[in-house]
Amino acid sequence: MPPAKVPPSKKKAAPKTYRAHRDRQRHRILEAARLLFCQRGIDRVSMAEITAATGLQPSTIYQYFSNKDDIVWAILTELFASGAERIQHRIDSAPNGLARITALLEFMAEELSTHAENVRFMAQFDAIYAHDWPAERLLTLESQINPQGFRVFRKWIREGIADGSLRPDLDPGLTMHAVLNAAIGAQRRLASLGDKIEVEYGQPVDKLFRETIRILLLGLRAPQPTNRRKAAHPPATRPRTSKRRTA
Amino acid sequence: MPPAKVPPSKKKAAPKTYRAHRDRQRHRILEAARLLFCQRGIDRVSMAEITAATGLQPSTIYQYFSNKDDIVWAILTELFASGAERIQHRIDSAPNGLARITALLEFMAEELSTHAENVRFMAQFDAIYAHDWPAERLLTLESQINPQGFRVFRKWIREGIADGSLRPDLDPGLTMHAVLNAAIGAQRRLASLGDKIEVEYGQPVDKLFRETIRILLLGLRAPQPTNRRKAAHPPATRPRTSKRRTA
DNA sequence: TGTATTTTCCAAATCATCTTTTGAATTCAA
DNA sequence: TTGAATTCAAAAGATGATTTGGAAAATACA
Repeated sequence: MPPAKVPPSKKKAAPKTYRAHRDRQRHRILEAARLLFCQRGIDRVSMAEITAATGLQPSTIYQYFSNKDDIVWAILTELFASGAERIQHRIDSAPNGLARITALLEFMAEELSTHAENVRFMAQFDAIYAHDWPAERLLTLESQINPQGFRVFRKWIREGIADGSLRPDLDPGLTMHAVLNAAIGAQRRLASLGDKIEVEYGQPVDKLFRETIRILLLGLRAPQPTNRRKAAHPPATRPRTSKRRTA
Repeated sequence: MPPAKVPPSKKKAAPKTYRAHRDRQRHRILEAARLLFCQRGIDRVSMAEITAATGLQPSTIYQYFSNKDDIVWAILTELFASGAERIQHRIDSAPNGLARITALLEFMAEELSTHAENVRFMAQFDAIYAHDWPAERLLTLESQINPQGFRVFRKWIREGIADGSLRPDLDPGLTMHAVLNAAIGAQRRLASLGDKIEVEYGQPVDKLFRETIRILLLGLRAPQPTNRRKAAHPPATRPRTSKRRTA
């Protein structure tokens, strides 16, 4: 494919101010980079390729980002921000602890179905970058989802135990993070392997992930009295994740 | 650090045959590469670095491997082979389906504790390579663990359902792979993030993973009659994974 | 409107690094 | 000693990241 340079006249229609134009350019670069990163892998993409994909010159890119890590960081920040935004109201509107956990996991399932490439980007980040970057930088990202980081989730577990929907023998902090890490790990692995999964496991990706959620929640849920409805608050404890068999 | 060349006289003691020497060299190269890959990330390591680490010249390495992918593949093959060897007898000696599953997960926990770097290598492979490599190549690897691939695991679930240790409503193929993928994903994520986990989650890595196993198995296990011992075969159904609180 | 100033952009070059090859020298077995 | 296998030093050729200096465009201001 020829380099497909943008003819110099066909810029953007109306750059009212320098500032607005700069924001648009920055966004354009990030979009091109994100696409390439998701397609070919973060470490496989060179500055020259990003350059070519945007139609800009290398030197121009350096006016916006000082190196590739900067770009990776910016993309990650945007992904977290947009994710946080989309999930926030769901969690807020969930009635209790178990429902909030369920809502979070369900959101992850949808992300996997609808934005698998972004999830794959995250997987690459975890595997390649996370180990080397300072912990504070990572915490900065998480604080976008919630100012207190993941610590809130512990509260959900406590709530769930209190209202009888979760097993009483759970250690709130430990359990929540174990479950979260398992869900995230499963989600990102599925995204990374992509359609190889169907060859390897013989199951469609999203079906597998929803089953994972189901098992995890089964493990969390308080044991129900065998076939006798004795519990006082059952309606909220039934998560609506088990679309298995229909999808 | 200076290149640390090996003085040409101090070769290996007794290169009896060309063949033996060649095997030793090959192994030496793989060891050096594996170390570098685990430390700095597969895509961050150059041939030149492997060269320097082995004390050989670039041209010599090319007599053994035709490119970096070849080295990656060889390391992966060795890791799978050694893993398969170490786990095989455990699985074989497990009395029933649930025990076999437990043994497998327990093995993964130990790998995470004792060979975290290797797990991290696998994580990188999943995130970077697996997506691009042909599926048959990946299946070749798995067949080292078991000639039938992961399909055997389905049988374990069936066994577990039959002997009453697992929930009767599980879909054997779906469930098993969902659980496996979750465990592998969790394990590799923990290995990738390493000590960042303690900052992020406030829990030591192996404790988190063992809790993950516990939750997953709780989700699989058949619901016990509430507080009344009615089940005929409970001893095998109690996994010995919950060392939490002691470690 | 027209000119000065600021900002953005490009073409090309620089400097670093990496992969792979070449041909000669060395080591080993017989 | 001979021939095969192995290694090395050096270089070729490619690709990479980043910088430089000036041209072009957008804005500000008279």
